[in-house]
This record gives sequence, C-alpha cells and structure tokens, in this order.
Amino acid sequence: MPRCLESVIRVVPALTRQLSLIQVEHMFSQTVEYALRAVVHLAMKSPEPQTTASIADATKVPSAYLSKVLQGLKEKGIVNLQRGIGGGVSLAHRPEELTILDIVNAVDPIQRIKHCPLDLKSHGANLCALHLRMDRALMSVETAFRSTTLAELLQDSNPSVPLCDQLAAKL
Amino acid sequence: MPRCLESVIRVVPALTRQLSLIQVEHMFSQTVEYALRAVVHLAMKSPEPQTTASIADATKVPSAYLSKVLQGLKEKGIVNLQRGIGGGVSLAHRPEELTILDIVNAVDPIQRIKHCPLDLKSHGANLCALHLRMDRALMSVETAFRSTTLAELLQDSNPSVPLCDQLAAKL
DNA sequence: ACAAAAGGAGATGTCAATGTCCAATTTGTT
DNA sequence: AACAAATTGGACATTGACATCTCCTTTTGT
Repeated sequence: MPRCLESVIRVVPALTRQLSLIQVEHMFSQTVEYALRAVVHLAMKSPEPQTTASIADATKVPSAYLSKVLQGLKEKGIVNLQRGIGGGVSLAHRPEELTILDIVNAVDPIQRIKHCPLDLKSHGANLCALHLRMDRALMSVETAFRSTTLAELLQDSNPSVPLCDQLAAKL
Repeated sequence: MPRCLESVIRVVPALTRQLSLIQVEHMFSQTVEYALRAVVHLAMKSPEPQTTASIADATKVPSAYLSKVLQGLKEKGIVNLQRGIGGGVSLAHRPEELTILDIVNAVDPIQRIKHCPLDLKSHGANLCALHLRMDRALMSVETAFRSTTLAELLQDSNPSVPLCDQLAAKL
C-alpha cells in the first residue's frame, strides 16, 4: 500500500467521529431530556392516555428507547402504563403535583455531594471547600427544578410565540 | 476444568467490578472532578511547580489519566507544563484570577441550551418553556462556579475543621 | 556528550449509557 | 376463540468517557 494512503486510513475515523457529533450535550443526560419531553407531552394531553408510539412521534424520541424510559417512570410511580387496545401511557398524578425535579430524580437522580471523594486524613480541609461549592451548584439545580410544576410549564408558554428564539434575549 | 470453577470464573469479574465502584457519580464528570482537585492542589502549593506524579498522589487521581487532563488544561492556558529536571506543572495565573468556572469550562464546558432540541414547527411552544427552565438551571451552575476563585477556596477552609462532615448541617 | 527527570502522544482496554430489534405477554373487540 | 393493539422484556449493537500502558521527546545538571 502506498504511504499516502496509510495516513488517510489513520485520519478518516477521527473525521467521521467529528462529523457524527450532531447533538451537543449539556449536563443532563439524554434519558432525562427524553423523560421530560414525554411527561410534558403527557401533561399537555392530560388526562388522555397516549401510546408510546405517538409520544415518540411528537417528542422526536426514539420509540424503542422511550419505551425503556417510560418503564422507569412507571416503576417510580410517575406514569401509568396500560396494555392492550385503548391502553397507553398516562400521568399518575395531576400536572400541578409533578415538578421537574420529580421527573429528573425518577430517571437520573441528582446526586448531592454528601462527603468528600477523598479521605479526610490525607489532605487538608481545603478540597472540601471545593466540594462544598460543587454541592451548592447541585443544590441550585435541585431548587430550580423543584420550583416548577408541569402545570406551570404549560401555562408559562401561552403568551409569546416561538420561545426558543427569545431565549437568548430573556437572559 | 470442573463445572463449579466455570461459574466462579464467570462471577468473579462482576464481583470485583462491584467492589471497585467506590465513587458515586454526580452531574459533573470525573474529568472535571480531577481537574479541579489538581488545580486546587496547585493553588495550595502555588507558585511552586509540582510533578504530575506528586499531584496524582496528593489528589488520589490516576496519574496516567491526570497527565491527559493536565494536557487539556495546558492547551486552554490554565497551567504551564515544563519538561525536564526540576520541571512540572504550575498555574499559568494567580489563584485570585482563576474561578472554578474557568477550570470546568476548560475541560468540560458547560453547554447552555441555546435552542430547542426539537424543530419549532412540529410542536407547540410548551416544550420550549421546559428548556428555558433547564437552561436556567445550567445558568445557576455557571453563576455559582463563576463566583468563586481558587484563592477564595483556599481562604474559605481556614476556620472550621473537617468541612466534609459539616456539609449536611450547613444546608 | 550523557544520563536522569520530567511531560507528550498514540494504541488499547473496559464499562455504562444509549439505542435497536424482536418475540412474548396482556387486553379489548368481534 | 380468534384477532389486533398495545406494552414488556431480553438480547444485541454502538458510542464515548474513563483509564492504562508503552514508547518518544524535551530539558537540564554534571
């Protein structure tokens, strides 16, 4: 094989990896994102049950994976799943009773930092000051998520048009 | 090989995997955790350069991996790396000039949500209200991390003894 | 010039999260 | 009873984060 091809073969995998990075990830897992989309959709349609397929279609979530996520939500008592004709997924509580935090903690619990990840003796108290800050950040996320119910989420969007595009301006 | 041994051989790797799961994961990546530990350690020793091995030892970070993390920090201009005898890792700025956010963004940038992950036409504005809340949570983390410098982190720990154990009470 | 002390870079391994597929099960309707 | 609509569950594939190992390069003291 000619020399020049060798280097191409080495470089191409790295390139395709770059190109396939369509989704930019934030701090929350895909599973959390999907669960929230599904539950918000259910709240919109509440209290009518929806099939997994229709939720997947509306929320652009891979339906096979959504099925797994919904099973998790069922085990935590967030939704009810009903087999058979006329069955589907429905909220187990009223939208006023469910906060974003409830959903997040059901699928991917926010782990507060309860103790330093290092042994106490081997270092000064300084690193613990670090983890205190990190835990405060986690707490602020918890607080933010606990402060909004699904019902508020639905009302909130009524006034303005495509909220997506206004996002930057609002902050 | 006797039958009984076969099952043992299958089970043991799973056991050791369990036992090695010392770390409980939170929302921040291990890489972020390691980078912060290393930089705080450097700040404590500042401005003396430290070898990667000594940082790894003090912060309980796998040294081979720490090396990669530090290279990332170097590319972002957070630390300086000096080869050869008497070399090592040192902060590229004074501890007063580096915030936790600087470190976090260098290794694993906080990705704010700038647009809805779904297409606008296919759904109502409701889901966007959701993502607005999620983005606010991200913003609160950014704010929390931007508000503390390494220097403040070091001073903060002076007063009380094992901060780790006081954490729960403080909140 | 040489040897020791550092970091640099690339290949490789492992595992959990993510995602897909298909057969089994449940349930209402005819 | 038969059928169709729906979830359930398990096997499997893929990917990226985490981690290790080994050899290479740079720097400096002697």
